[in-house]
Amino acid sequence: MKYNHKKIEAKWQKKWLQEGVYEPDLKRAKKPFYNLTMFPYPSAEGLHVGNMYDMVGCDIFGRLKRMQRYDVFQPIGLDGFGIHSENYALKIGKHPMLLSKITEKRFYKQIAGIGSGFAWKERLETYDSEYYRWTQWVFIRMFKRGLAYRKKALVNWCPQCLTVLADEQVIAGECERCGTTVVKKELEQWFFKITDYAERLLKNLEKIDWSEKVKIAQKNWIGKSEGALVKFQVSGSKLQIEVFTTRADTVFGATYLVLAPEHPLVPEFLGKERKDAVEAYIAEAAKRSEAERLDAKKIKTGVFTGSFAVNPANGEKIPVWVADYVLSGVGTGAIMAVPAHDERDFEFAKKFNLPVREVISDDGESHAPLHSAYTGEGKLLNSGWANGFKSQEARRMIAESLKAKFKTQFRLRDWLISRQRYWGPPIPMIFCESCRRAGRGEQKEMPGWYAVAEKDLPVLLPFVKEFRPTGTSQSPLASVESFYRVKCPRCSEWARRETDVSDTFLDSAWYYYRYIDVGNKSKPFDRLRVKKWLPVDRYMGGFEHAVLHLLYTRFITMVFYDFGIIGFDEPFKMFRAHGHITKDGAKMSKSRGNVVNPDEYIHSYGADALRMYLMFLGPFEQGGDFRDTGIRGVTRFLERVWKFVDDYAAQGSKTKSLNSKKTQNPKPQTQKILHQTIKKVTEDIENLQYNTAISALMVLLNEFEAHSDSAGRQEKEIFLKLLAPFAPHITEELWYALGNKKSVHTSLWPKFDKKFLTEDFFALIVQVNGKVRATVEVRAGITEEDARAAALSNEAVKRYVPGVPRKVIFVKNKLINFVV
RNA sequence: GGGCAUGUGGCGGAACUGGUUUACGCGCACGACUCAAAAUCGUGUGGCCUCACGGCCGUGUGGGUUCGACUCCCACCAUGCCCACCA
Repeated sequence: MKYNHKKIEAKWQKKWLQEGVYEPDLKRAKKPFYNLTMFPYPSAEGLHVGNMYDMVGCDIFGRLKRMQRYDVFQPIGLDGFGIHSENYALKIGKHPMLLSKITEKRFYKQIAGIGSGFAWKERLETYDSEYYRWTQWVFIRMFKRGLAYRKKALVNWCPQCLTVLADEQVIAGECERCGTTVVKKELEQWFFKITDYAERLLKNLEKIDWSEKVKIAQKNWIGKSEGALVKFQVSGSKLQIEVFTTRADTVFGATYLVLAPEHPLVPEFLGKERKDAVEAYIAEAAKRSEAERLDAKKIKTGVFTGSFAVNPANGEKIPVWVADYVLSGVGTGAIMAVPAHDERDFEFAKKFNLPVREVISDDGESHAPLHSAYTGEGKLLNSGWANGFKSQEARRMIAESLKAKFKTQFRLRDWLISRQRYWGPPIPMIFCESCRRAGRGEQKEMPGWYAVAEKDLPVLLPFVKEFRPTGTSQSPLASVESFYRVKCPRCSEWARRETDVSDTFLDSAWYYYRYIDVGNKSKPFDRLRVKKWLPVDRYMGGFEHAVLHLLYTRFITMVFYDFGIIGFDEPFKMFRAHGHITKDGAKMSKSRGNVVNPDEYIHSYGADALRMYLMFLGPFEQGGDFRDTGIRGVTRFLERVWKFVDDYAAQGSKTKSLNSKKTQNPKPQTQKILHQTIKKVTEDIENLQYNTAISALMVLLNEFEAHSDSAGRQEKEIFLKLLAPFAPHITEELWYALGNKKSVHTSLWPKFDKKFLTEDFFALIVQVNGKVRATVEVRAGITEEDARAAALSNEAVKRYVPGVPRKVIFVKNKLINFVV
């Protein structure tokens, strides 16, 4: 028979599903192992080869664990709510609700086609009301805990798409979808108080086993900095300007103050003679796009307010400026400018001819005039009583002398959760104007606001024909009266339902809890099941989610822990980021036209071949570049595997000798390679080094073919088991051909036997001055003296070692090095 | 500007804890099979010198540590990714 991937792949995929080979008993499993990969968002034309890379990599690991007798739970679903899917719907002009039914079918069909061992019964889609009902439940609980609140904020606005955008959808100041420059708009929004958890999110990083680079990225994103709040008195006024600084040691060098154009105190300076100039500047700054303002290379602009403040360290009068290089959202929105020791301040001072006073240098001596800012540590000068102190010490001393408050600042901002879009879970809140006027509300700080009763969930997303973003800073739901017109739960007056939907990252922040209990109608998840299955044993996914998704999942888990509904505060025991598949060295994207569609390759080479090819490309954590030529190599390999086992099985069925488990006396060399391979493949899968595991299997097959008489049924079975995680279909077919009655994927993973790995003889490396000059076959465990004699009896070695060597280095069972 | 990676044959990559650089695969060359080609199988394949035996050089560049460095340290160059006026 010939290897026909089309026939066998479809056959086994169907059979696995029927027999529930990959369905653990979620209630009664004895050795639970939760093996998770990030669920895809079905936004594009279909499954991407990158999704496939991810799913196969996760699957190989899961299959090893299953064969090691763990109850592996490996679920799959679709992150189908949110702006990505909605944008795709907008692009092709279909309604997202109808489109989701189509993409769902297509995605699941494609995912099934790659032959991964997913637990299909537990799949979920975030746009299913049975799922988002509990997403809304999460929101309500957050609100009741005071972790969800409203405030006015500057948000990203795309003037072309007429919609707000999430931060992550703004790429270098431009709209991800249309490339238009994004502007800022002030809107009242819902936020989650993730900043309350900043310290904990940072601290817990120490105890979790995650890819190091993800931990570093999160640490930088959280961005803890410690500094002091220093107050500056405005001359001739009661006003005080508070600034945050990490370098209180430089206060003596502060020669001016700068307020952000949006700083709340700015209007206070408008009564002065410089009113027009300041107003003009602010108006201009507001017009400037985010991208322009954030461009670090841009020449700095600013305007003098006409007012002065007093430097509290030396009593000097210093001018107060307004400039947009100071950001309203950072620190207090105002800075003390120390041009001598801050690059931005230096540049600004040069441009506007402001004084530069050096207060720190490496040796405490002046190096004025400075040609650039000195931002390092050193000794103080020009600083009155603090002269001569080390900058690190002076930081604390000066702050204390100014009675400044010490403050820990985080770069992390609260999570903006509302979206003025259609395709998401409606935020389950109701606003009552008459309650607001009466000062009533569920939370003191938010009069008029009530959470929808939990029994009334889900708040269903209605089918709305006009789902397009409106451009009015409101969701399309805001024009659907039947949706928003509700009675106030408190006073029964007419009230208005919140018409924004929540961010898609909230959907994906808790989905791994729902997988284990998808059918539960009364709770988001069952406590006992959570106890059994969570935290997730191994999570995998792309590095692009290092700070967003992966930070939100940690936040939500901490919140659940504080709610008392789970007993742990980190969601994933282990996380590993995998690399990316590029095409011709570039990221795959539709605009580049280099997207690889897995379907074509599955069609012509088979899922097994594509799986193996992707994994053979390079180390899983590094990714690789997709080249069509490489796939021939693994296809050849699979054809040889087929021939190797199928010929034997066919022969056996003729002679009826197949059922004898006897081996055919494998050669010691073959036996050794077999056991080395068992060891290597096991370890390599554990460490995600799939490429070298595959190469080890190739070496083993080469050995078998070179000594065809030495591989009997038992050796063939071990080989199939080792290959099974990588190529699940062909191994299953051949496994049954050998007469087995149960799936290879639930068979027991082989163990290696140490006794086959040790050798009687080995090739001793002989070096002279560190250069290899010969290898000598000697007995294992040879002593230095014997090794020396053996080495020196070699002609080549003799030539290089004429007399008595100066020194001899001997590494047992490895090498001997003569220094002459 | 900051952070994190990476740099080994014609190409993807391998190399344990500092100990035979280039496993495995692709490609290429030659050979077998064939009327021929494809497929398949076999052999070879880092560079330079040499008829050959053999020798020298070789893991981005320059230095250092070491009996010995792809591996450790310092400086530099190049590429990729992420973050970016965070006070």
